[in-house]
Amino acid sequence: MAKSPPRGELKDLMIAAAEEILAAEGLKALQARAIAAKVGCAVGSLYNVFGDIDELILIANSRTLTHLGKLLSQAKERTKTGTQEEQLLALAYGYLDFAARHTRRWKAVFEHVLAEEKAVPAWYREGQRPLLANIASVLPDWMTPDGKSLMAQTLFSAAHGIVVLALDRKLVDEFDRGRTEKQLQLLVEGAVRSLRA
Amino acid sequence: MAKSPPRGELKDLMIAAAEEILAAEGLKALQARAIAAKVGCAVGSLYNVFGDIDELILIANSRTLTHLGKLLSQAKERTKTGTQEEQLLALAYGYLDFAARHTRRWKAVFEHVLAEEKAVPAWYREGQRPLLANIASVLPDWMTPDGKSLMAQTLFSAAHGIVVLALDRKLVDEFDRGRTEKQLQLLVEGAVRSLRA
DNA sequence: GTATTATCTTGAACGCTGTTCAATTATTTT
DNA sequence: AAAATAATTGAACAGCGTTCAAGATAATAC
Repeated sequence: MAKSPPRGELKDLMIAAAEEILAAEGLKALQARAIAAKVGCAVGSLYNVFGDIDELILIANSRTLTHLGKLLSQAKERTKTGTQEEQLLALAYGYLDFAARHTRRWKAVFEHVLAEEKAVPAWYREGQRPLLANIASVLPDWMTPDGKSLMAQTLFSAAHGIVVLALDRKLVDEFDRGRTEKQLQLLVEGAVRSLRA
Repeated sequence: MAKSPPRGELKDLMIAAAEEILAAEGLKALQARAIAAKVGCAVGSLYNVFGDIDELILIANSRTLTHLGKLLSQAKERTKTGTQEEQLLALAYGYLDFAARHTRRWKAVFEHVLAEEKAVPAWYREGQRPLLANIASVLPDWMTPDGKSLMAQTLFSAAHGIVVLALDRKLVDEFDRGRTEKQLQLLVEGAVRSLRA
């Protein structure tokens, strides 16, 4: 085992190691001993820093969502002058692109399930508010805040479902990006038509 | 431990035990020793019947999907004389209803992830074809088979995403059925408008 | 009815997991 | 330099899926 890492930065090192493992091998490989081996410390040290493995996973997943949020924000910025449909489509494609590029990290966010009795921490849910805000900010001004919120959640959820089932290959034989893009187009098309009415 | 079960029916007993455990305690509780205890046999017997635990889980999940398919089929039948929007909405509500009623069994279907190298068996994917067929059969006749297929997959995926994220409470504080129904309504509304154009 | 063969069943044991905690080492304070 | 505090360690524990030699049971042969 390598030399001890500099003091006080164990937490950051562990989070970085967790992200590397997630990206390279997926959620199942994100194990206590794997983290310890990667940062060069004892397994027990993990529990001096985090309450349990779930806490570390939640932090890593939260970072993934933050990363995704930034990319979506950029996609929105890039289409600032476009039509509403173009903006919504850019967000949807951005989501698909992220999921396809960082599949393992992105899957980990939804694969990880807390025990039923454990509640999702508030700070975690808070972290994904920007995702919905991105969508809501594209919706027309005549809508009420509640209406925007409902619509944003609907669009996000629907797009997520399309991307999830496409990448999981449970419904289809293999992931077909072009086909998935068509599906997102269908979704956005319908939404825009509804908004105009 | 109780007396040995009648011979030759071990497989069925184990599947039944698996479904009971899924319904009562969720996927995480579906463990080799739990099954053995419930049917009153040794742990090893499980591996005389199934190759591994994944196989049993896939079978149990497949049954859940079959059950869901039947309910959706009934929902479609019940609205046979209604408008297209009514039919699609009945299917969507039926899906939500099933997920809300049989949450743990339904969640197990999507929580369970095979190791990356393991392929989803063909018979498993085959089992969910009826789900999509239900939707496709409601779509207008002027659409091509490919168009129907794409649209059906899109609607199913989108509705699934809406239901999943609502019941997982990752996006929102608590599950609000009325709100979720409104979201499904928005989705179907948009789809129908697109179909008319 | 007995001997032989084939099949099914068993549960201890293996390697893996997350987690704990007394003992050790390192750091800070006096 | 000594005492007090804090951080780190890794063997040990219970639980997981899985294996497999041994034993129990059923089927077949004579």
